[in-house]
Amino acid sequence: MATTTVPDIGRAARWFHALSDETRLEIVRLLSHGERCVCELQSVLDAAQSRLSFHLKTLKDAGLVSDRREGRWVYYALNREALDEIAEFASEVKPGKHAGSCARACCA
Amino acid sequence: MATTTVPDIGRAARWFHALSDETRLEIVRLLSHGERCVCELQSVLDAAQSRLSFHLKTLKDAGLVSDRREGRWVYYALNREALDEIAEFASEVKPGKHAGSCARACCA
DNA sequence: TTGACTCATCAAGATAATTTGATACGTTAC
DNA sequence: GTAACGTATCAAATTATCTTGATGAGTCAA
Repeated sequence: MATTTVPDIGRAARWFHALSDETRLEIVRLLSHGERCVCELQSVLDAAQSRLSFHLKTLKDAGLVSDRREGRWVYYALNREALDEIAEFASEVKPGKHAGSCARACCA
Repeated sequence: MATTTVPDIGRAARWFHALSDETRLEIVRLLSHGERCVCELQSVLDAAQSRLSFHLKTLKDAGLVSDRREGRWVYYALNREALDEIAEFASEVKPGKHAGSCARACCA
């Protein structure tokens, strides 16, 4: 069962930071079609290998992707749970959810 | 009608960047209870005024919040549409959505 | 074992984001 | 008017992030 309140702020900040870069969003978009090896991402994105590796590590550290080695290739895949939690965060935080229950407290 | 494909990458990156900071996430969390004036955010977050103003501007520039002046106070509120689109992005990109349709293309 | 291949890591430089303190602007009360 | 208040903006210093090129580590084939 997923957490139903707003998740740990630090964790959420790390997710969003991981998604705050266009290259990483492109990676995420590619991975949404299924797992991919680094070499394929590299050729599709036309990015230097070390640069790609840096971004993949960022995504991995944030828990958004996982990797799996197969021979000399490493395959990356999206983490469904993280994406779920992100979607949940967005709808959890949406105005209206708590509306009315908490009036403003100052500047009267 | 919301876009149903992955939205403009640059726009999404700006959203996520706006959400990638803990202070801004706290602001968002507070705003999820309803609109708030700067002074209240300031007292709750115990943040320097210019710092808060900077973060509010970041959120506003990303389209996540809007502001409204009332006398000498300025009230900030969350933008429902943006939050919707973010949630949509997260579920749109989730693995499984396209799974099967696109096999990997290299490293066979 | 050697060499080629895939990927990760490191160090250095370039760029961008954040914090702070000072100042400016609009509004209201006197 | 003037003063006080709430907020935004600016410049400077600090800190974090990104890119690049070089090197290292694991895997495979000959």
